[in-house]
Amino acid sequence: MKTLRILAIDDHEMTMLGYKFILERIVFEDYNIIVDTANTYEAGRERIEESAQSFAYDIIFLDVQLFPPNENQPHSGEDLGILARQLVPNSKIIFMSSFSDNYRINSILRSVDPDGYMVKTDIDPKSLEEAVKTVIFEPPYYSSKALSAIRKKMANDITLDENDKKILYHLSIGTKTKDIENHIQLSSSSIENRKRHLKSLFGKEKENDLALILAAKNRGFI
Amino acid sequence: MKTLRILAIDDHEMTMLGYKFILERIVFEDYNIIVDTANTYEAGRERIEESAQSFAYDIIFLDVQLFPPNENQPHSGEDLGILARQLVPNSKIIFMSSFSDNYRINSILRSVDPDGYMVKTDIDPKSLEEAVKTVIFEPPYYSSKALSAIRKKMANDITLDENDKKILYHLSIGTKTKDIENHIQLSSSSIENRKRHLKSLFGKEKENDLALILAAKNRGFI
DNA sequence: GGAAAACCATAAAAAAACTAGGGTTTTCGT
DNA sequence: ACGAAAACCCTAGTTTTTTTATGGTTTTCC
Repeated sequence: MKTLRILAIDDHEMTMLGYKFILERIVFEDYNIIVDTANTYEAGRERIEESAQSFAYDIIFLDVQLFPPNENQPHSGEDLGILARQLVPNSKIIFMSSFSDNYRINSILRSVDPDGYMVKTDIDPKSLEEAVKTVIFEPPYYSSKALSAIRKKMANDITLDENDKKILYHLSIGTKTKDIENHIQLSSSSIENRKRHLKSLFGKEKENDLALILAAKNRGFI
Repeated sequence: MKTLRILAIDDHEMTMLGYKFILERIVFEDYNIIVDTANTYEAGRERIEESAQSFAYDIIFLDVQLFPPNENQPHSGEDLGILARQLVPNSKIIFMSSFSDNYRINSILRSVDPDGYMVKTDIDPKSLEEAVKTVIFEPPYYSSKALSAIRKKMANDITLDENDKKILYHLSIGTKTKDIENHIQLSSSSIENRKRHLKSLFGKEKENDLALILAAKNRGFI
């Protein structure tokens, strides 16, 4: 009987117990599934570092939003994913996130390239089981809502550089245009130009920022 | 008892019969599944045009490679897909292709944005059934090998414009560099520059074209 | 061995992006 | 409804990036 080791990291204790319960009941060939858990960034990091020294987890489930207990600086699950990739490159990584936020999904798919990505509303015992099996045998596994985000992106002929994406992102979270220059290495003039350019790219010439944001959302950029 | 109408277009008569046989046996809620078939571009086009006038097919399965019988000019399944999208926008489209050719997949995902994409070696009764159900309820459905191609693309931080992609494509099919200028609106000098630039992007400075092509293949561009 | 193709380097020309500056319009708080 | 802040628009000069032509060197291949 072989053992399949899973680490689940989520800051909600109860949901994590739910995962543990479901995952350990999966019947999977001659595997015995064991789930370890962690519910803070720090605890998760420790587990991963430990595992790098001894056995490596087969799969790491990782919540996108993780807030460490006694700190202000919020470490994201994304950071932990990047770290895990370095420390334990052989472990499969599956991200879980509450919403199908395209900007975040796109960003994580590029920075971590996880073996799976599940939007939480897609998660149930059946999909969890499928995710585990798929990720082991023929990754990747993307849940339904993650797939529609990915589809939007792939169906796109517009290519934006990093600055364009950042501008869109900041606009979408309500950053004032004049404050964007604090986050991006560009003059205010350039940012205005780029906004105009973006609007024309998305066919929203002479329209307001809201129209631009909606169009960019529809195309899967934010 | 409702009816689910499917049109399958593939130039291999026998494989198409296989699809018909499998698809019509699918047990799917209270649907009765009926499969029409066509095995040339022309026949497929006619079926689609007819259906635009009366009922619309719920799903159209479409082979990527279609050669019409009495013509030299080969129409691709991609063209037919684009046509179908215009004529019967409500029909779900599922592409089937023999190999996981990234350039082709990327191109079709952009031009047609099909509701499904299956690489033929992934196709079996089970996956066909899953494709049908997924496409009806929560598209898209991408088969395993299609997903790994998509994953490569999404994990990429390199963005290429249309000319770069064309250059890579032509190199990959063996077009001589000096002949590429016939296909792209650029001077030979620019093409050389772009090739150099591409090689440096993919970390293959001073290496030959083969190295570039392999790197681009690995990243899912061709 | 020799021609064709690929590669490299340079410099000039063209296109695109950035910036500063100033003005007009819209938005928003009070 | 007012005034200030922000957003928007436009111009012109600068910088950066791309394109192009040209001429030479190396590699490939019959």
